[in-house]
This record gives sequence, C-alpha cells and structure tokens, in this order.
Amino acid sequence: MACQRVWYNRYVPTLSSPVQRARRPTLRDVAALAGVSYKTVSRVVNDEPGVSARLAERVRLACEQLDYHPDHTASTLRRRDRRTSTIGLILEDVSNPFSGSLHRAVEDVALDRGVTVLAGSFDEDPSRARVLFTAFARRRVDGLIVVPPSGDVTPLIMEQRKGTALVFLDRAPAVGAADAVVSDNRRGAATGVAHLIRHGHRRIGFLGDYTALWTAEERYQGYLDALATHGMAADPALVRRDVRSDEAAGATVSEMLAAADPATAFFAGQNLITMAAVRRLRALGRAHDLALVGFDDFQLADLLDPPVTVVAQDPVTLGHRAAELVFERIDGADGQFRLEVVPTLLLPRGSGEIPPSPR
Amino acid sequence: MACQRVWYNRYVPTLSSPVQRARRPTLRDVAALAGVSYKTVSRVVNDEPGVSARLAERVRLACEQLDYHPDHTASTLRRRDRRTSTIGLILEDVSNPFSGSLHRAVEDVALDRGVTVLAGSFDEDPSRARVLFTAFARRRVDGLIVVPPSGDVTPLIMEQRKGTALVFLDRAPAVGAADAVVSDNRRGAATGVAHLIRHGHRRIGFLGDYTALWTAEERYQGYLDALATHGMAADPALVRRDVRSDEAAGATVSEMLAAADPATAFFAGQNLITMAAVRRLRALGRAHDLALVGFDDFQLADLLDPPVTVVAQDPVTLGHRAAELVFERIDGADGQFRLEVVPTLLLPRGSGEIPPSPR
DNA sequence: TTGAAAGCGCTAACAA
DNA sequence: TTGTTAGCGCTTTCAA
Repeated sequence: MACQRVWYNRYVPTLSSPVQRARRPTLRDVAALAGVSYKTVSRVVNDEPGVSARLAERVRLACEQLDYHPDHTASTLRRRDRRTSTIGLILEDVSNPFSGSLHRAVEDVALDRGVTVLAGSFDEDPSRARVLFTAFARRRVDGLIVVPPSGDVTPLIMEQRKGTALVFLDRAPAVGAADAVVSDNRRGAATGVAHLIRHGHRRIGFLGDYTALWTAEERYQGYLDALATHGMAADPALVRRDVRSDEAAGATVSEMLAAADPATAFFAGQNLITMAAVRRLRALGRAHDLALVGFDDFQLADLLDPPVTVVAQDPVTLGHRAAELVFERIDGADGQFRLEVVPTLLLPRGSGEIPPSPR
Repeated sequence: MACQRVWYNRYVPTLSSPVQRARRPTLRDVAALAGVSYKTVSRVVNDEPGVSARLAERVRLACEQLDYHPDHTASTLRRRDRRTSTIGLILEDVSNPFSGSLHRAVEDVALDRGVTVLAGSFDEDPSRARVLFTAFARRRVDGLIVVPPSGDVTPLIMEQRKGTALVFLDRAPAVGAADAVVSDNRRGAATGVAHLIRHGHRRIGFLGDYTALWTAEERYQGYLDALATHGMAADPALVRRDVRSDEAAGATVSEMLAAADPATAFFAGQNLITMAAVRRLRALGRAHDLALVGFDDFQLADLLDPPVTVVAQDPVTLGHRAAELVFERIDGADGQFRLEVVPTLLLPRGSGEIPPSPR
C-alpha cells in the first residue's frame, strides 16, 4: 500500500511532505494568463453580458488551466446585496433523527437556491446556542433557522433587526417577533389522548418532557384538552412532567403502575420517553395489557410487539416551510410575522388500541 | 394574538412592515462613537495587547451600545493565514442516523476550536456531491471531510493541493492521496459471518449494498474471508449484491428461501437491508428459525423479536478522528497521508444465535 | 500606546 | 466592448 495504514491507537507519525502546494489563483492570475484586464475575467466568471466570444473563450481556458475557483467570500464583501448565500441552522442535536429530517428538508430547499447551510446542535444548552449564534452571525449568514432554546431570544431578535432573516422552528417562543413553523402539538396530543379515551381508558398517565420546553407545555395542554372535552377530571397522580432520561421514564412507569387505582394507559410526550416506556412495559411483562400512545414517530415503531401507536409529526414539511419562509424574508418580504402550524397524524398501530385491562 | 396565525395551506399575506432595520455597525462606527481610531477598536476586539485600559473600556462600551459583531469574513480576507474557521462536511444524507452521528462527532471537535461546519447530503449522486464541493470551495473552507461518492475524486485532490485539508470518511477511495478514516468493514463482516458459522450455519445468504460502494465491496470480501477461513466454498446462489430498496431486499429474502437447498442464515450488508430482512422474515413467519446478522447497528434492534444481532460501527469515533485529522492538517501537519481503521463490535442479541432450522 | 496607509479578492461605478 | 479606479470591513505594516 502506498500509504501508511494506521490501526486505531497505533499511530506512527512520519515526516515526508505529501503534496506540492500550489498558490491559489485569483482573478488577476487568470487575467494575466488570458492577457486581459481582471474586470473582464470577473465579467466572464459571473456570466455578465458584454464580453466578446473571443475573449470569453480565452478567459475560460485560462480559468480551467489554473483550476480557478472564485472567492465567494470576497465577492460578498464588495457586492451591494452583501449576500453570503449561507444560512445558519441551529438544531437540538444533528444526531437525532428528528433534527436530521428537519436539516435535510432545509438543505434541499437551500440547495435549489445555491445556498449552503451552517448547522449546529445546541443540546438544550442556552450557552451553546449562544456560541453557535455568535459564530453564525459573525459569518454574516443571510438567514437563521433556529429551534429556540428556552430562555432569552433577544440576541436573535437584535440580529434580525440588522437584516438577518429569522425563523423559529419547532417552537414558537416569541410569537409576533419573528416567523415560526411548528407542529400542531396541542391538537396532536389531544387527538392521541382522545384516541385512548375512545378505547375505554379513564386512567391515562401522562409522561411529559422538560416543563421548560415550549412543545412539552403545548402537549400537556393537549392532554388536558382531551380530558376536558370528554368531561374527565385531570388526576395529578397520573401526571409526571420533566421526565427525560430513560431511567426516569422507566421508573415513572413502574411507580405509576404500583399505585392504587393505577393508569391503564400512557401518553408519552416524546420519542425517547415512548421508547423507554416500551422497554419498561416489556420488562414488566405488561406490554400487551397497558395501552400506549407516543408523541412523535420513530423508526421501527411498527415492528415492535405490540406495534406502537403514535402521533406523527411531519419534519419534512416543518423544515421545508421554515426554509421557504426564511428565503421569502431574504428576498425582501416585509409582511407581518407568521406562525405556521403543521398538522400531526395519528397512526394507530396496536399499542394504542389495547382496551383497559381488568386488573 | 399579536401575529397572524397561519394553518398550513391557509396563508393570508399582509403588508405592514414588521421591523425597523438598523444599519449594521462596523469598526469605524464603533471608533467614531468611542472617539478613537478604528485600528484601536480592532485591537480591543481581537484582544491584542497595547491598548490602555481607559480606551479599551470606552471601546467595549461603544461595542455594546451598537451591538457590534465583527465581520469574520472580512477579517479572513485580510489576515495572513486566510482562515475561515469553517470546514465543509459532505455526508451521504444528514437525515440518516449514521450520518447524523458522524456529523455530531465532527461538530463537537470543531466547536471546541471555534470552527463552524457547513454540512450537506450528496445522496450517492456524484453531481450533487460536486455542487456541494464547489459551493464549499468557493467559500474557502479550511478543510473538507468527505464521505466520497463513487467516481472521480480528483477535484477534491486538486483543492487539497491549493491548501484545503482533506479527509475521507467512511470510505477510502484514494488511499495515499489523502487522509482517511474508515470502519474495519472487512474484518467486521468476517466476524459477523464467522459468528453464524460458529452457530452451525453452512448456507449463509449475503445481501449486499451497491457494488459501486467501497464499503459494500469490503464487506463482501469479509464474507468471503470468513467462508474461506472455515474451508467453505462460496455459493453464488447465496450471494445477492446491489440490493438496496426495501422491496428489493424483501423480495430477495423470499426468493432465496424458495430455492432448493436454501439459506439457513442471512448476513445483511447494511442497516436498511437488515431492517427489510427483519420485516420479510416476520411476514413469512420465519423470524425465529432463520438466523440474521446485520452490518451496522440501529435503534431498537434490541427490542425486536428476536432482538437483532449486529456488527456495530462506531460513528462517534469515526467522526472524531476525521475531525482531529483535518485539524492536524489545518495546523500544518505535513506527514504522509494516513488510513485509520476503526474497529467494529459484534453485538450478539438473539437473531444471530438461532441454529440452522432442520427444514 | 496610538494611528495612518496599504491592500486582501472582488464588484460598482464610470470612463475610454 | 474593454479597462480604470475606488472601496467593501478588516488586518498588516509602519510611522508617530
């Protein structure tokens, strides 16, 4: 093998220089080679009219010969519109599939416009979000699509006033101050809970995410809505919020089942909580006699036993719309800020249709 | 509500202007407000020594008052090192969990250095990869981490020669021309297949990804290695490659089981193929009498029935090492190019330990 | 310690 | 159709 093969943890450094570095060619280098002024090269590179075919051909040849790639960054600095053709995307965590789907949807809309995407994960940590925001702002992104952290969003609003398009995604913490695209969390949760009620459940446990999260609060309200609609009182003994870690979710399920007059069904306010509940019910051998509906779909939910009924979000539409809104603003739209609400979809698969167990 | 609420597909435009736009302040604006030269402001902003505390304080106050954010792009243009503190990351698809984990691992290393990440999905489409590459190159990223598409990688190598650090990730198409970090695909696959052999299987079906993919070829070689090691001949009737869609994978499983002297076990060369095989075996009611080992882990594999035995990759280490290598090059390391091979891990969970069914 | 001038690679404005 | 000059916001260089 021509190159050094390194097994992880067995790195052996060597010193020979691997490549000849060529200086990166500029407009002037191309101009010199083609024997024209560098403004002429600029015209050719940008497909501006008013260059004779003869010169244009010579310039193109020189570009190719030097493997010239225009410096988009320098052109941005001088151009009137000052566009970087880059947007910033601040997600919860790029490694989580929901964030990944949002990212991909945004990317696809951006790529159609020749816009690149700076992406980052803030991990529900406001200070990490601020680091990302600052880094993106200094790079003068044309727009920011942000899953907003709980806490202060005024730095984002300040940046917006300086001309950066801003769209909140998945959460709407500052309705009226910026565009936002969110799932219909409240109605979706209500639909899921109503589904359990329709299947005969009267004792429905609620397993909620961090109270500080906008979506968690909306979903909790949806849970209450469904109970109220069906004339049922909310029993505090059946409500657990700020449940996030797998252990916490599992423990909560066990604890609620051990209580007097226990829940016969669970509504899980989030992906990971749903999976943790499945694990625990499975471990307790009760996966088939307790009903479960989860908010947000996940891969293989349909292959579990029983298959898991969920209220599915539509991350692709969320991402697409956020990107479309941000580009409308970048293009100069100056209408009132909008809150777009994307519907959810109940997917009955089995776990949500289990009747109350007699016990 | 202060703002217009729009349900998806019911957009009603309005015309009032939502914000007052402020001009974005520059060094000169800050200097004017603080009553100093703009070079002094530059010194303060960059924590350069040699500014009196009195002036520095005045400058900082002015920065705050104007909400000044330095233009990193302009500073890059002038600085000697010409660093953008941005790297480009070209992945197969940011919405797939494996890519997401790579991305996150790269991001974490980058963030520690104040470097932002431009990310994109090339979808196994070389022309889309070229679009991303060009966009990143024009923005003068300091480094590129690329899951290389099948086909020509010379444009990447040319860019490398112009000073952009280049690391191939997950695939090593041009060993010796650039650094690369890959999984130990071949040995991992061999381990998985040997595991099936150890459990008594002599007829092991191979379900492989696109032949054109470097990883698919490596894993196939691993399959052959294991057979050879155990003195078994490879039966072409048991090998299917270029299987990718769910339908193709499912159909292939059915077809192979319908043959005379059918497989008693399957080795799936990839994530999605494994899941498709699970689905099909389940549908055929044979999930418990055919063994299955998949390459690459996936969420909930342990909760399926039977739980799925896999050869797990380590995307976090892959991403970390790729990022570390790219930054070493950016920092000027000029040693020989390295190929780093990250080990895989066999996770026996149930499906891979099923003995050959008598039939 | 502070500031003035030049210039990074490019586009805008205007002249030839 | 082609070229010249200025300047985007900043850092570098050098002078005060």
